[in-house]
Amino acid sequence: MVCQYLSNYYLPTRKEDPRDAEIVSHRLMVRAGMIRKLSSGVYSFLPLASRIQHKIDNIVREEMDRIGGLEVKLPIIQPRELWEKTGRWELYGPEMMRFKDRRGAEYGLGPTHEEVITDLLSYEVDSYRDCPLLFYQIATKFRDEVRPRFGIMRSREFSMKDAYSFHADEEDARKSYREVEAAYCRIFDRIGFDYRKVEAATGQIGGSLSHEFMVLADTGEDLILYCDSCSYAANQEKAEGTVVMPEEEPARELEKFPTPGVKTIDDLIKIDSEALPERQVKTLVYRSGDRPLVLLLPGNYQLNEAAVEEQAGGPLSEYSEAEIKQLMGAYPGSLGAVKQDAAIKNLQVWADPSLKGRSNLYTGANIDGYHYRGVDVGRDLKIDRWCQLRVSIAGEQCGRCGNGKLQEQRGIEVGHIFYLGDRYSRSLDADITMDDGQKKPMIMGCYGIGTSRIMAAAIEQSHDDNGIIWPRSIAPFDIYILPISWANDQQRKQAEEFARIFEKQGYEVLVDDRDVSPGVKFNDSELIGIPLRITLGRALEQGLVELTDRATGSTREIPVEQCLEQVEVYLTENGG
RNA sequence: CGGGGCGUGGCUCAGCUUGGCAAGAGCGCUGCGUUCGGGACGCAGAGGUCGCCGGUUCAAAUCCGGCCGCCCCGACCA
Repeated sequence: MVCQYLSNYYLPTRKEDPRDAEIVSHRLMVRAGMIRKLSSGVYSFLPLASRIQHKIDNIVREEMDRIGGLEVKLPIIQPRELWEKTGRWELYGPEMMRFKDRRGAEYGLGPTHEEVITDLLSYEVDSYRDCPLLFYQIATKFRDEVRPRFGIMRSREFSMKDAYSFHADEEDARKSYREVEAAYCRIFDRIGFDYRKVEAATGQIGGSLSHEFMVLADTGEDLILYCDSCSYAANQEKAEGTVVMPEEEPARELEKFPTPGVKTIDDLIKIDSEALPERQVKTLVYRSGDRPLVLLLPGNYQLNEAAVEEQAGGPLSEYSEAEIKQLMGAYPGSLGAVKQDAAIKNLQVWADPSLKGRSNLYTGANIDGYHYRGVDVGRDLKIDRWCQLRVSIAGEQCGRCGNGKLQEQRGIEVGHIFYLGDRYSRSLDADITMDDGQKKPMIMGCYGIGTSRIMAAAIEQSHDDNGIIWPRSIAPFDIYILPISWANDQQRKQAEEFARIFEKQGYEVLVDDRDVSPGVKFNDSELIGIPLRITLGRALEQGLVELTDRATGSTREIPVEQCLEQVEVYLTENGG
């Protein structure tokens, strides 16, 4: 039960867009008096934003509790030694904020909590009988983002719900994964998002099975590819499609020819106009573990590093140009994997399936300033393994059903779930004793929701020229009571009366008792996006008030005595 | 990190090219009065080391050098 008078509140709304804000959610959050920037990617939440965040957190909490989640609170400060045990002190890189205490001991600010929770449970849980366990927290995280942007959407300090599950076997872990997945759907349904669950890459966290929850929005940073025929949908960095290649002409002879100064795909076209990008074999060399890996894909495609890392089972790193020269015999620009080249004989070569069976292609000769033409993939190239190396794009054939075409749509990642296996439990000795007396590491899953990002995503998805349109479920207040003149006795008394009644009915009410002109009140009520407005104006003398729906702008004049009833009808129809 | 842009009262900006009288506007803020159905009006006020440091000059918001901060575009992620 909440009844807030604006004269006792702090709502610093602004007429003008802030200079440094680009996307609509950022602009509106600043204008609506929700957030203020302290530093790049670091924001203060003012009272209005704080209320909304509580609403979001509570929905998340209820649904996590419903599937047996247990709320905990884990430390933000985490010692170096712990992260070294999983290898992530190195792997996580500069994204983790690091510092030393007065004794010189090193710490990181937690960007995520797999290490802490797994370490904790390694001491506490000894038996399979204790499993399964599902812990979660809603807490501040720190990631020194390469590029913070879009206000709270991608900030360095942010709020996230992270959850971790622990199991005696894989089957149980998968069951938990499905339960969390269902809980996430309930959460995003309740918030009222238009969202999509997609297959995802696992990145730094590791693991094999993973899905993301994407709020559909043109300003989203992620690209989703989905099939127009089956239910397949995936993040672009994970999506698998098939490229339909044109019929090849009969294969020509392999021929080496001089290409002085050619460094790029465009350069080669200038020398031979038939060397279109899709006819060139892009040859890349990366370090995978301690061995080189040669990667081949058509020149018109981007390398998908995440996919390669997943296949290789570890991160890729780049060689310097000098190292490449040593390995291949030529600098980047003239690299290739033609069988007869001595340099390639002892190297692992992986190729993208879109190259399979093709001929009359171009590739480097591993001699600076020379290329081959007439390359037949099967005949001429040394290929040890076929696997997808390219980033798939819209228009490819669906890799799942084979019938449909992949379509694209942008999304904002608000949730991500991972099946982890024993990646963390093994390195942190989180063993349990099984019923046969054997010890083995627990099987884990981890599950994140970007709770502060949800606020921004909701605005991206629901706003108009006048401001935010909150879905009822996360609106900071349900009803905005707007007396045209607080000095008018009748209006003031009626406003106070309404406030009492609605509060008693369990609604959250904001009363605009400020001594400002009506225009200011109307504009603010729309800017901050309260679902329902009750306006008390001159018609009150005839016993009439106005109900205005924020989403549609439609207004109805009704007698005072019907107001409670009408409000109930309206608010239950709209996600009550 | 590479590329681009910006930094002048609380906010949004003008002034800078071509150095010079006194650093401005709108909004916001304070006081008084008039208003009260869509960011009202009048009068009177407060508020700025022109991001920082150095240089050029008789003189720098303006020209030069360095640094810092912030935003946008690309390679990374809730």
